[in-house]
Amino acid sequence: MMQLDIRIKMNEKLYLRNPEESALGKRIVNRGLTLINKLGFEDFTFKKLAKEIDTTEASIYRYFENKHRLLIYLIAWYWSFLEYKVVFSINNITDPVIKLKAIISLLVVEPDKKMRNDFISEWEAYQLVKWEGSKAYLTRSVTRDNKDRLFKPYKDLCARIANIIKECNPKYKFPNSLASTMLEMSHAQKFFMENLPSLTDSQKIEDSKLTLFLEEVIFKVLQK
Amino acid sequence: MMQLDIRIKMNEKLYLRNPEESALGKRIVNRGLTLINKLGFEDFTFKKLAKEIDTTEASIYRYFENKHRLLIYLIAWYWSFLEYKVVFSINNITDPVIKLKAIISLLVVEPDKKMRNDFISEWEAYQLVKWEGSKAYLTRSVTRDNKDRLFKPYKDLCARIANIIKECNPKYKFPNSLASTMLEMSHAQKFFMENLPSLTDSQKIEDSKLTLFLEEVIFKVLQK
DNA sequence: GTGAAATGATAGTAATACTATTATTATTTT
DNA sequence: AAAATAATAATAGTATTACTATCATTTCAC
Repeated sequence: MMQLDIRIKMNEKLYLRNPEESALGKRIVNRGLTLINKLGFEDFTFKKLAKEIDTTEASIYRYFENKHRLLIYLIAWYWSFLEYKVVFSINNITDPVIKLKAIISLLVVEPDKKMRNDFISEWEAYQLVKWEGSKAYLTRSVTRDNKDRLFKPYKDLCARIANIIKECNPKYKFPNSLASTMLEMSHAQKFFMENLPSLTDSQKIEDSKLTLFLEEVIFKVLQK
Repeated sequence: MMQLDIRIKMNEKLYLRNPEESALGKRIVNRGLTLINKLGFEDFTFKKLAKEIDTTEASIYRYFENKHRLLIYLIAWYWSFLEYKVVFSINNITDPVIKLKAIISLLVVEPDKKMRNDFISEWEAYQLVKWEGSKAYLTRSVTRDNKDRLFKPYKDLCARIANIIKECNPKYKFPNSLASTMLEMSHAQKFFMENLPSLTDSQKIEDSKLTLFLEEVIFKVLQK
């Protein structure tokens, strides 16, 4: 797949000051992602990040209200970016089955570690979603955050996949649930493979098996 | 289903002092569960719990190393308890399809709010798993915690379901992944229904739809 | 070159996540 | 019933977290 040079428009409620508009902001996002991945979200603090990028805690707080908002920002970026990739990769494909296969492949195959898109590393964002993705919404502030449309990128992607599912089988009753299952499971099963392998059927970490598993689930369910 | 009066044997690594063996220990677990559900895990602290049950922080720390261990304890209890319910409810059933349907129903239908089993409220444990379940393993200490067998109850249940899946279709290649998908999705979809409904296909919160969705996924996948 | 905006430096607060010490109760043993 | 033991309460203390506030300095836009 060719390199996409995409600028993703982020929801303004995600930040206090747009991090894309300054060198410091970009460093906060970029290195913040790296540091969350390194320490885990629980142990990550703005103070540690400040030290890492040689600035002050107070400066970071001018960009993001708190570390949870930074997390949502990064995860929203990932889902937006993935939607672009999806749109791009299914362009010109008419068969919805092939479209879904292309999407599954985008979900399962880890992005190239070296590739740097925009100011965020796609590979790092993928790791983040795998490890911390559900922490974005598993909080008491879901409803509020949802009203602020912070989860819009995820919901948009889900809706897009649901539409392709409907193309496959217009009579299928649960296209949205199947789409969210697909999104959730690709990351969860990957996490299990790598960390709790007895919950899966892959001794070795094999994307091919996960792909097969997901394809089977989706297409058997959609069989008429 | 008749009331089960079960005593669940908990892994000793989950606690420093067995909370079942004292009145204070039971209060920590019991009211801790309530308080986590009330505040959300992030805002829950041992200090707040101490105030709630009229004891001191230090006393709680004698039972649990930290709040994450208490979370794992509660979640492990839930999965162990659910396995008992599963074993009980599929007893005397020979048809694996009926067995799986029974399990799906146990996963989807919320337990009775009033019923108090042992010293832990089953309904509250169910809410906890729905909101905080994945936080038990989505940490940098997964591998360590897994070595200490803290996730054994979850893995045991998954393995048991996988075996029934194999009974249904001995040739199916991914029984464990399908089982963990079933466990994860029943709670995730419920959470979505209640908090991010556009990710699902239920406007109203309907267990019947979720049941149908899950049954369809499982049985279509297992069709020969 | 001036003014505005962004950043840095520094400080401070309340809460969190613990650990330690000693005193006081309960419980068990003899 | 007294002594020994164990559990809990009371209290204090530390380092870190999650912020907020103030003011000086640098950078940038016009």
